[in-house]
This record gives sequence, structure tokens and C-alpha cells, in this order.
Amino acid sequence: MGKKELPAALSAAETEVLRLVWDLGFATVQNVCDALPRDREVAYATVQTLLRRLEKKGYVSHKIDGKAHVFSAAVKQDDVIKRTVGDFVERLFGGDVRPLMMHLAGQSDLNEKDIERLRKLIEKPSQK
Amino acid sequence: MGKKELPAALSAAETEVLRLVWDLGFATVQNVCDALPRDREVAYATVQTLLRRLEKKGYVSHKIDGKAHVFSAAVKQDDVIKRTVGDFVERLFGGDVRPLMMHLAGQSDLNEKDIERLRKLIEKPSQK
DNA sequence: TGACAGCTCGTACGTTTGTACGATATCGTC
DNA sequence: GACGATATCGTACAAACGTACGAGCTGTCA
Repeated sequence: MGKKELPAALSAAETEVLRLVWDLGFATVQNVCDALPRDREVAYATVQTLLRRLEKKGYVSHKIDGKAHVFSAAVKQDDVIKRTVGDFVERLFGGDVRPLMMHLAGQSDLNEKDIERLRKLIEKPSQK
Repeated sequence: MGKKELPAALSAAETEVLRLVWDLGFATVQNVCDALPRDREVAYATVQTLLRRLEKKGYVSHKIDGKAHVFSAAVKQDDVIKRTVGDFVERLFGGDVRPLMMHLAGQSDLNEKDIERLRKLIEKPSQK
């Protein structure tokens, strides 16, 4: 097993749509449109194309319900995230995650619980 | 003053070159080529184009030294990182940085010092 | 059963991206 | 001052992206 071979790379717009599909679990084109942030409205037809491309690349699949296509993810979110974040860190930080963590830590407002969970994750030298 | 207006968006390849320019401080096309990771070799001419595009977009500028152009960054690294990471988190996590931090914390091997610094950052509710 | 609303499919198109060739300009050296 | 080595510049081009129109198919309800 090991390396789950992921399909071709995702563009930004595709990534966003895929995320929404994960969030929704099952979604029609319309559902995805509705789930888009209000400030990023985009034509129905565009979402449709993005879903079609995602399907062709193997990231989602659909079943038919009446006249609508109901899409769902065909890849594990963790795998995609791992690869996407990896690429990102590579480009912007030369592969070193630490500056990114520092940046995030400085930027974000984490509550007590978040910090607690983080601490756990960080301090337990995970079984890598 | 606030929002430093950053120029148009960067592509992945551009981002990588810009990072190298930051790392190097000042760099000729050749320098950037040499600094590229060995597994990602790319033609001199390609790097050249990317630097040209970066300059047109306003991310780098150059001065002339002999026959060579010496490029240096024209934007603050922090600003670019902030925006780039922001976009990224928006697309892949819907704007919530916490899942990303958790992911990174679980993936990376941080040493004692890193953890210490992180803890400081996290726990001091910085002046936002 | 026919009209309508909703949905997909084929197709398109201007941009951006990644990559690069060939021509030209410039610096140092003999 | 001519020559070679090294740079840049203009230009190119296929693929990927973002976005979308219009035609056609399919349930649904009167």
C-alpha cells in the first residue's frame, strides 16, 4: 500500500469545489452553488464544469437521482490535504513546515481547547 | 495604513522563484537556477521568463551589474505569505486555519526549540 | 399527454501558465 | 577591435484554467 496514487493536480477553483463536496457529503451542482461563500458567486455552469473535470480526474463520482447528478468524493480528504499542503509548503517555504506553523500560530485566534489539542499533538512524539 | 496592496496573484512556479529570490537576497537568473532543488531542474530560459513575469507584476525588481540582471524582491515576504496562505486556507479549509495547524502538527517533526517557540506564540494572546 | 422547469452535455473562448528557441546585445580578453 | 562566452529579449506554443452559452434530455404536474 503506502502512497495512495492521487490523480492529476487540482487547480484552485477545483480544490474549492472539492472541499464543498466533502463538507456536504453528497451534493448536486445546485447544492455546491448554494454552499459557495456569498462573496464568491459563480455561475451554475461553471460549477458544473468544475465538477465534470473533478470527475474526469477521478476526485469525485456521481450517481443519478431523478434528473440530478449527485456527486460525492472519490478520494480521501486526508490524502488530498496531505499532498496539497505538501506541495504548498514546498513552493512557499522550501519544504520546511515550521515557518508556516509560526505564521499560523501568530495569526490565528485559537481558543483554549484548540491549544490543548495542539499541545497534545505537538508534544506526543507521534509514532511516525 | 493597513492593507498593502499586493499585485496580481502568483502561480506556483512564480511563487517558488520568488521564494528563492528572498532566500538569496540578490540573485541573477543563474543564481536562481543553481538554487533550485536538484529534482526540479528547469531550463535557464524558463527561470528567466518567470523572473520577467514577476518583475512585470511588481514582485521583484532588478539592477544591472555588468551584463547580468541582479534581481531582488520588491515586496515584503510577510505580506505575500500572509496573502498566499490566506488564499490557500480559504480554498482548502474554508478559511479555518485550525485543521491546517492540526495537520501540520501531526505531520512534522518539531524539535524542542520549535515547540517552545510555538508555545510562546500560541499562549501569548498576541496583540492581534 | 403535453408543456414547463430543471438539469446535463457538448462546446467554446480568452487568459494564464509552464516551458523554451533563436536572435541580439554586452563584457572581458587577446 | 574582433572573438567568444554569457545575458537578455522577443516571441511562441501547447496545455490548463476559469467561465459560460445554448441545445437537448427528463421528471412532474395539470
